[in-house]
Amino acid sequence: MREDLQRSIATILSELGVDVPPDGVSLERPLRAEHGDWSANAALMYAKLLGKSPRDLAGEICERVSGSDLRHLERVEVAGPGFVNFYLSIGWLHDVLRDVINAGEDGYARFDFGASERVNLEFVSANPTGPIHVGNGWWGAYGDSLGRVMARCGYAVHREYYVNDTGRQVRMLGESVLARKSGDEIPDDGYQGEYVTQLAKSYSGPADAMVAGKWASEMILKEIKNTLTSIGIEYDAWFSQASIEESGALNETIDQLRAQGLIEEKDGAIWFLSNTAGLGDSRDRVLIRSDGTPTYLGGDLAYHRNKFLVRGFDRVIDIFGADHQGQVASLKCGMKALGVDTNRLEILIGQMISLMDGGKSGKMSKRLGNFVSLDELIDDLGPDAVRLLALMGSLDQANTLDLDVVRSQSMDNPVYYIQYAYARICSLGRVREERSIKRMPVKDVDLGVLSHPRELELLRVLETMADTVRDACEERAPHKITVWVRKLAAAFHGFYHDCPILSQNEDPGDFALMQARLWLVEGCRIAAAIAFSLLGVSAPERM
RNA sequence: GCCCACGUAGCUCAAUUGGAUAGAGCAGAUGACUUCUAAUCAUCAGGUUGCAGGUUCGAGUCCUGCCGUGGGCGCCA
Repeated sequence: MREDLQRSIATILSELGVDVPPDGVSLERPLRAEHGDWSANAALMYAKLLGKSPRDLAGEICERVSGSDLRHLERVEVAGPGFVNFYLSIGWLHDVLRDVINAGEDGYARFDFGASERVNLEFVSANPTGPIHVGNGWWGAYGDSLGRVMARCGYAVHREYYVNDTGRQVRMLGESVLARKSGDEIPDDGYQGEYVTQLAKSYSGPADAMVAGKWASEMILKEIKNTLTSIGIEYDAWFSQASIEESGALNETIDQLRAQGLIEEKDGAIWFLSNTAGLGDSRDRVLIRSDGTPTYLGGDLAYHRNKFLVRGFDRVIDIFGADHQGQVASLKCGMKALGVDTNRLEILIGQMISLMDGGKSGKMSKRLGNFVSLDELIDDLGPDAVRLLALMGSLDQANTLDLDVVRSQSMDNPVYYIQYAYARICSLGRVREERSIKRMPVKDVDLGVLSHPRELELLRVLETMADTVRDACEERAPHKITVWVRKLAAAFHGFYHDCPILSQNEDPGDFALMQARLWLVEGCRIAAAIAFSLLGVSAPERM
């Protein structure tokens, strides 16, 4: 329907001499019902170009569209400063429901505009020096969900966790474990959390900080995997930083940069002239220290070069916490210097999640061990609630999580609201079976009897689903699915409350209405199931 | 000091990427179960979108300057 209207407007505009952009004219769903089902602002956009007043142009468009025989189109009006508003018969909504049912859970709101583009999606990548914290879970849920959404839109998504399994922090971890084991003081930069003590108890290897550190980080990584798995976050690859450094990839990267005169040795260290050479960085960066060990940036450049140039991904999306945003400029400079189109490197920055516990907010530190781990939160709230909470807002909104509020609300959490809608749908199915009520094939059912305000409201929400999935993908904003599914649940609960579905009356009219409502319910079930799967939230059949 | 974000109802967050009268949930007030699950529904109340300018038919959204908050400015990661 949308496409029909867009095409129709585009044709009229081009007849009037406007170069219509390839992605079509803009068409929106007005917020207010009296502004129609669809609204076009083309007259406002092109009036100046054509030397006409917006309202005159709108009138002209209006007249020409009215003359066409678009399906479901009831009337067209000019409104406000020059909007063209389209009013449709409710039949178009019934068509939407039929589409949902025919396409089903697998096919509806599925796209192929991703065109199998190979996307490397990196997220979380927290150092395995301790349990992951709530912020990691937030960005993890976001990244995982984004991957699901992009996969549904036709991208070939490869999810990756970059494991920092080498370097100074691993050594510090090892020293901390050894200190706990021997009863010594933990070093100043060491890790003081309780988990270090636990690790020390079961460590039986040599008293070598690097060996102990590697062992400990492997143990911790296992726990991290368990934690992430428990909220439905899965990876295709756990990519080892050590493997990058050992493979010589860093040297290849440096050679490639050196060939362009972007490398300089100074004070025994190897520098990337990301600022001096005019690449736009705020300063030059060390890639290899004077002691011969690579810096984090050195490894990360080699890693990203590997993603683009060795493994040949078409697109790389990284989700970093705000505490890593200092890395962004350097990484982009590096990729540009290596010949990568930096439009293909998207770095999304997740703002920090601050926690309030017992009415006070404290700074969390992995080093001091005084942070709330993701595990604890999952134990408190359950995996679904954590996932949904994490996907409530956008990535660039700094979140405050008041643990007291979240805990006290746990029985009144948004997740139950949407899952309850699903459980009610499933319950209807069970009752229908019990009462031996048949559901006729949808092709034999007249959906046109759905005209109750609650039914129409619900259909209107269903109608926006496919666009919501597409927007969530294009804007890298999976939380839009959350916003949408809450609307769906609200519309469903209202419908359920006001419209009896399993009428026991044998009157033929009621039977027809019951059949149509049963299919409306099924359409909601399909849509909710899709949304839940994109969000990584379970769809309980009873609660 | 410089760089990057963010600032929307008492609280937590949305807002069709520039659209028409800024929306939900929680918290507050009041009502609705003898029916398919009340973990629900309905009504009320709550706002100068941090402040001041600018751009245009139109700004929470874009530009400039302040103010506030967070993050970054290592041969840490």
